[in-house]
Amino acid sequence: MKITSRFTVAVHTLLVIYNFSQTTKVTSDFIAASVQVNPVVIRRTLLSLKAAGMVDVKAGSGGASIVKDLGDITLYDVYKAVDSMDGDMFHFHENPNPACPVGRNIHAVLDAHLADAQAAMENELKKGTLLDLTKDLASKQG
Amino acid sequence: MKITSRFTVAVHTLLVIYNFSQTTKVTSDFIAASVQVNPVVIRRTLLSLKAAGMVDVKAGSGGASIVKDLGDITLYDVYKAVDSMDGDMFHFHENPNPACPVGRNIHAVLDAHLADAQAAMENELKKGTLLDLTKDLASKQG
DNA sequence: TTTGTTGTAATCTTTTTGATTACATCGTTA
DNA sequence: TAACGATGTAATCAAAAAGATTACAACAAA
Repeated sequence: MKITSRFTVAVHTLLVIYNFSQTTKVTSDFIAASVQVNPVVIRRTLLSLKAAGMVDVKAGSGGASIVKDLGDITLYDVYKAVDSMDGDMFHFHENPNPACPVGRNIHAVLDAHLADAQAAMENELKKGTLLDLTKDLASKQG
Repeated sequence: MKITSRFTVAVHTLLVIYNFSQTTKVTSDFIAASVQVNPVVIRRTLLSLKAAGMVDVKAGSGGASIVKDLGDITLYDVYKAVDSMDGDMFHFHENPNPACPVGRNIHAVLDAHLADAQAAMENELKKGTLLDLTKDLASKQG
């Protein structure tokens, strides 16, 4: 009943690239060492972030860089980029009985509420940008 | 990355009890037939709902009934009653590297945002009561 | 005491996530 | 152009979680 760690891994990945790409070649191994997951997990994350137009990854020579203004990337954008999921956060039981008046209408009465709840969560994620996070990070480091 | 179907099953269960307990003995088998899941799943759901003070279940003779005003039960209450989860909706990667300035602070900069997002979702669920759902249901049936 | 039901444990299957291995391919550079 | 260090990507594995299912003791009422 959880949202994948892919999301927090992706945010972590972006922050590592931002923090080190000026001074170091930021490879999947380098990022993996900070996040402490398998490098292949990072490569897959980078593929998603690249597809979303947030980073550039150099095949062959290696190294990732950020290609979109961090002020234009919200947490929601990252979330959507890496956490595909079919769109619905709530998992509905599959086969309510259509022969029962409750089973027949349970979707009709619940779906809107579930969608609203999910939208509320997503809207909250839209409020914070990656740029905000880098500022927070800088202040913690300072 | 999903929220368990336990939640929708529980809402469905409460609505079935509400709709039929006047005219029928509502057993776990009866509810299971409407939700179309295994009766044991319903019994576990009923145990959670009973623990939350929403229903009464008669051991032995059988049958469930609602013991709390449906206007005082929000979707959030049901959600909390049946979806234990340790409290956090987001799954954070376990071991960010403390030797890295990003890994060391990633929790500090992200946790508040994740908590806010979860709270936004939960607050939305607090807006609708089970009584509202029964009214919606009645209008669909009518 | 028989019957129908709940409470609850145990097991199994499926699904999902992430770890891991493997390797072809690509860019750079020596 | 050969060697080297990376990435892209597939395939496999293992662990975790959710439900389904089986089983049965306890219980309440007829």
